[in-house]
Amino acid sequence: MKIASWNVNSVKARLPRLLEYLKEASPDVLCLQELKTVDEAFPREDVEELGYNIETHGQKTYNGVAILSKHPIEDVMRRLPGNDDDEQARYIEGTIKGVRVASIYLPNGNPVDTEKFPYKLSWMDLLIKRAEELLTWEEPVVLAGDYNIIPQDEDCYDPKAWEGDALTQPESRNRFRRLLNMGYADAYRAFTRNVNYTYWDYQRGAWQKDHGIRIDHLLLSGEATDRMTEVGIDKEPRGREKPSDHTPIWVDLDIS
DNA sequence: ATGACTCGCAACGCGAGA
Repeated sequence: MKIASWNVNSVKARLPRLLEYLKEASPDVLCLQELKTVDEAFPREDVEELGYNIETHGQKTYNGVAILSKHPIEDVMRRLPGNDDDEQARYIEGTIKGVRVASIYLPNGNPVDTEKFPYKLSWMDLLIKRAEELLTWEEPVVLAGDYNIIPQDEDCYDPKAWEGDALTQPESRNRFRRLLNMGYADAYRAFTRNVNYTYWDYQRGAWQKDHGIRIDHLLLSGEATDRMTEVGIDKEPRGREKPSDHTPIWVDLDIS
């Protein structure tokens, strides 16, 4: 079962890219981030025509996450527990063929000297709590999404350029590492030493110069890691016309 | 040239993204 994650930076602006990715890569599950639209305006028919079920958690203008799946999506949960009053749509979770899958759009947190940074850290604390709960289920879990975290210096083209940024702050990295230490595997880093990025800025020719960063991650519980057969980053979508600034990352799990 | 961004919006410049 192929599970992918992609920050599309507006599902409406990216609809041609999204549809061609679903046709070409044909993932069983695709977690989307940054829909930038309300649930009612999600282009459901186009996606359903390709054989996908859809669960969204959108909002106007900003954020918004979704899970697309060829198989039924059960027991859907929107928002992180403890975040009931938060109007920012950044989390959705559901079960697909016994695999608990979350689509995550973690707050960026910049600039760090504003309230945005503590918001990021407290959001991560709630994610850590939820991730701990999910481990007690003793089932395959895939926490997929845009974490807005550069885990290590090797995950960006120029560590100096990112000093002082919310994506590399010790407080952000330490919380990401707590997810790993409790038992989740960073699927890409755990299974390849390749240097590869998932995001390239629209500005300054970042894509052409490969000035990227690795901030989209698939975190797998032990039960999911045991079933993992392949992991990859699909770079093609980033090089196309009117692309997202992110590109999809995916894993293949051996699920009967 | 050493380089040039892209979304959404009761828009026509601004906030946000990373």
